[in-house]
Formats: sequence, structure tokens, C-alpha cells
Amino acid sequence: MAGVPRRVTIREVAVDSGLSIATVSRALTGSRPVGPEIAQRAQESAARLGYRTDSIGRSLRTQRTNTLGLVIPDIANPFFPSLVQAVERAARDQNLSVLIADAANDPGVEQAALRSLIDHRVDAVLISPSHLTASRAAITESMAAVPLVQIDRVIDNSLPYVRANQSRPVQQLVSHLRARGRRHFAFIAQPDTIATSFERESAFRELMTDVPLRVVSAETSAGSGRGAVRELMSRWPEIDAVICANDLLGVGALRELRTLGRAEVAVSGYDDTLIAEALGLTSVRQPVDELAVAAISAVLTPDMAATRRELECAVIFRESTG
Amino acid sequence: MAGVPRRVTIREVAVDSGLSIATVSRALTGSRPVGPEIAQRAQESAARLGYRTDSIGRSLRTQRTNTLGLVIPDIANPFFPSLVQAVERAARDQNLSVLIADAANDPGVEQAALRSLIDHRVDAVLISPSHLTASRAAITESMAAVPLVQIDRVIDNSLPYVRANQSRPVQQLVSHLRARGRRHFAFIAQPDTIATSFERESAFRELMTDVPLRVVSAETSAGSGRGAVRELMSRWPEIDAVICANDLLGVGALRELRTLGRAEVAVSGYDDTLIAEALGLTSVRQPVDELAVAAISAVLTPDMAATRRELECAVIFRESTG
DNA sequence: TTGAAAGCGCTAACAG
DNA sequence: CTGTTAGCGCTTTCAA
Repeated sequence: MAGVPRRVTIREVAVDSGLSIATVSRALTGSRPVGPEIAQRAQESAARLGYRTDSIGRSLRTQRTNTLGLVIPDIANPFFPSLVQAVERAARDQNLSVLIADAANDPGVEQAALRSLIDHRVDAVLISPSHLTASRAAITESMAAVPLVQIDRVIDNSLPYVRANQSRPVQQLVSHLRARGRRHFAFIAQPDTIATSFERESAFRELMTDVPLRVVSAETSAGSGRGAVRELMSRWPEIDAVICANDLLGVGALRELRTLGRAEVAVSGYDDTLIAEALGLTSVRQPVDELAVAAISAVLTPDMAATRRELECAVIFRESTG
Repeated sequence: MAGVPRRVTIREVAVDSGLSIATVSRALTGSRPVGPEIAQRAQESAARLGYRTDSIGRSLRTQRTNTLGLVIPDIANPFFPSLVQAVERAARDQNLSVLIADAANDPGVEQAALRSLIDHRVDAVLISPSHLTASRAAITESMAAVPLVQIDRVIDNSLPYVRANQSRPVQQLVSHLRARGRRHFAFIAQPDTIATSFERESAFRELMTDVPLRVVSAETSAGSGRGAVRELMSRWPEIDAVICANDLLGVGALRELRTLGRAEVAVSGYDDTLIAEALGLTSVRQPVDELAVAAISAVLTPDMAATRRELECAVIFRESTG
């Protein structure tokens, strides 16, 4: 890296202000009371010299970094940027920084990411696990080194979590559609190794115990959603409502139904990403800000090991379920 | 935060292995040669005790953090997650971590983010500035403290950058459409304080010097794209091709044109996000991986102050320009 | 090749 | 309220 001027140290501020290092430290951090004009002098010197506390030195001493690690399964999944945003906002309110790590949908990468965060000595880790089972080992291992809370996706109920109820929105969707005359439901699922997705699918299955069950699996992509719709409509042409495990699938479904001349079929997505609003796709909004706030306040409390929070989603009805 | 077991230090490894601290350090980092069986002993002890180098201690000593800061203008803009992903991959290949900071489209937040990164002593900063002019001050200020390179968006040619040419794709788009018989072009722009967007718009304007110029401004959202299309089509019903400054706008345009019964109008977006592929929207793919690799290799070289790299985009033709 | 010791910048314990 | 001093964990002179 290129050469950069050496930083001003607290020692230089002390010399400049004619105070001791300790006093300057106290004046700047406010950790203990200092005389008013002394404080003034310290602050003025610091400002004039352009002093900024070196967080490395501080962290070495305090054994805290004021940094949170956030592990997300896949930043390319449009839901997670909004979670990242929410966590950053909530963290900033607590004067915390966030180290973001993307697991790229790979538990191996996820494990490496966790280790890297721990090596960077983050004060706590928020993780949305990439895989229902394969993420377990790395999480257990990490918990020995750092406070950790599952956020949004939860793969182990015995470990701290902050989640959103994923069943209720599916129930609301179905009853809303039934009230409007829809009778023949289908569900396009993502891999059931995705915790939230598994719950959405289960909720749908439970609602269909008395009626024909129409579920088809897909990957997390619009293309896959199109294929799923083709399969559904050819097997069960009577379908009049398709519930999708996420927005990308919903977009694909919408498009393919139009192609098939079946645009009258109701479609819903999940996660309420930009794309849903853009296309008038009914979707489910997760309370990302509240999740973030709750998760951060959890890792900040001493008894965070007891954290089990469940929040509620909101169904956003749009034209696609007109 | 919850209580966590104290970490194993290098001192304990030294005691356990019967070696000196210095030797253990050398054996583990390979910074200097050590005797073969000595190395063996050190590594074995370290492994058995579960020792992991404390990066805080190391950083304080070495004055390096092996961490890069990446400032993006808006993580909610679907282009940036892909840039983040690319930078993380490229960084991982160099054993670097990435601290991501979202400017939330606000130069004030951006400035705070830069300071925070510098306070965290990142070794270098990659930034995609949020604003053509308002981002300047913070960047100039930061350059005094840390090597910095503009990535993708460049607002100051006199400072290091790694960018993608934004004009050529617009030229290609127009000539492709002309070759297929389109004659009446329009452009939906984003605020021209977005560096890349400004360049895209300028390219379009230059191509239209001999023909009627039809440009309308919009915000970065699908809803805004719809409104823009309504305005365009009412002012110039003869329009048969609409080029949009990004994919979100393109989606809105596509939808509104369908609503207006003008689905025959060609539409293109920009950035080639998931949404473009999902909807068959012609778009422009920026070389994010190459940008990331080039930016990182730039900040790693001593003469990075001289970095001026321009890469090429690829136009991805899809049904929307059928 | 190995070890002893200094010291990165900071905060906190201890004196005064 | 202020100053002196130790020491966080590590790497790297400097000596042997």
C-alpha cells in the first residue's frame, strides 16, 4: 500500500497540551471526570493536531472492538441487503461497527467467515445460517469464542435467536385468497435446507390437509420459478393461486403464467424486495429493522444466552393477488 | 456481551512447547527460518491448545490490519451487492478481509463511514462515491490518511480509479437497435449526480445530435421509471426504443409500456441485475470481478497513486429488445 | 537458529 | 482531580 503520514498519538497530544497521557485519555473519552479547563485544553490540542483515537491500541487494552460480525447466507439474495442495512443502522445507533461476511450459500465459506470474524475479535456475531444442518458445526464451534445470535433464519431453537414468524403470513395469504374465491392452491418451494423457507412450506402443507396438496420444489431464481409454474399448471390446470417461497420465484411465476395465458392466477412472493413492489407482486415484509434492533440489544445484554424473540411479518397485498 | 473464555495467547504456547515466544511466533508465521523439529513442536502446541493469533496484538505491532474498507453508495441498489461479492472474493484471494460501509446515498453518512473505516485502521479504502460533487471533500480528506481508490463510480479523474467504460454500451445498444429498425430513441436518466449515470446519459445525448433528443429524469426506482415512460409516450408517441439508466427503471418502463399497450417498444436497463434476467430485460453487465481484482491489486502496489484503469462492459441482449 | 527485551497506542489501577 | 506506571498480545530488533 502507498505511504501515508504517521498518525498523531495520544502522547503527542499530551506533550502539546502539557498534560499527562492519562488525563488526555480521560478528557477525550470521558471515562472519568477532569477539570473543565483541563478538558478544554486536551480537546483543543487533540483537535488542532488532528488526533483520532487508534482503535487498535484501544482494543488491545480494553479487549473490545466495538464491532459486530454479521454473517449472511447470500448477499445476492435480495432480502439480505435489506437486513444488512437494518443491522448497520441499528449498530450505528449503538456506536458499533459491522463486519459483514457473505457465506455465498456455502457452509464451508460460512465456517471460514466465522473464524475470520472471531480472529478479528468482533464483540459478537449475528448469523443467518446458510444451511439447516450443515451450518450447525461452525455455529457451535463459534459460540465457544464469541456471543452469537441467530437472526432471521434459525436452525437451532436451543441457541439464542431473533426471528420472524414465517407461518402466519402464509396462513393470512391463504385465507385472504380463499375469501376472494380462490380454491386451488399451489406452493413453489425453495430447498428445505433454508430454515425460513422450510417453515413457509410447512405452514402451507398444514393448511392443505383437507384439500389436494400441490407443492413443487425450485431453486432460488426466477428461471426456476418459471419451470415450477410450467410443471404445476400441466399437472394441475385447475390451480388459481400460487404461493412462492420468495420474490424471485414469484417473478418467474408471474412471467410464466402470462406466457401460458394464465395471468388470472393469483401469485404471491416473499420478502417484499424491490422487485415485488416494482411488479405489483403481493409479498411478505419481514420486520428487518426490528429484527436488527432486537438482535443487537440481545448481544449487548449479559443474559443474551436466553434470547428467544419472535416478531411478526406483514403481508403486503398488491395487484398480483387482485 | 456474554462471558466468553479467555483466549490462548502465544505466551502459553511458548510455555507449553518449552520454546521462546519469539520462536513460536516465527514458527507460526514463517517470518524467519526455524529448525524443523522446533517448528513441529510449536505448531503442535498451538494446535493442541487451540491457539489463534490475536489480530489486534499483531496489528498494533505491525501497523497493518489486513483489512480493506469498501464504501458503497447504496446497498439497496441491486448492483452493489454484486460489487460487494466481487470485492470479497478478490480480497479473500489476497488474505484480506473487507469492512463494508453503506453510505445510504447520503454524503454525510459517507463521510462518517470513511472516518469510521480509517479509525478502524483499514489498510486501504475502495469507494464508489455516492455523489458527483458532494463526496469530494470526504474523499480528499480520507486520502491524507489511507490509500484510496475509486471503484466503478469516479468523480475525480485526478485521483486513482478503476472504472468501466459507460459510454460504449450505450453506443452499442443504440446501433444494435438501429440495425433492427428502431428509429425513435428515448432515455430515462437517474440524477446526474451519480457518476456512472451521468456518463450513460452523456453518451446517449452525444448519439442524438442529429435527431430529436428525448431525455427524461427519474429517481432510482421502478415507480419512477413508470412515470417517466408515461411522460415520454405522451410527449413523443413515436418512440420505439427506451434506454434506461438502470434496471429498476427498465422494469418500471417495461411494465408501464405494457399497461399502455405499447409493449412493442424496445427497452433496455443497465447493470444486469437478477431482475433483468428474470424479466428478459436487455441490460449491460459491468465487469465486477475484474473491477474488484484491479482495485485490490491497485491498492496493494506501491505506486497505486498512478492507477487509472478502464475496463469494458458487455451488453446482454434479451427479449425486451427482441 | 534461538532467546531476551523493547515497544506498537492505549486505558486502568494505583498513588498522590 | 491528576500523574505514573503496568501491560493488553504480538513481532522484531538486538545479542548470543
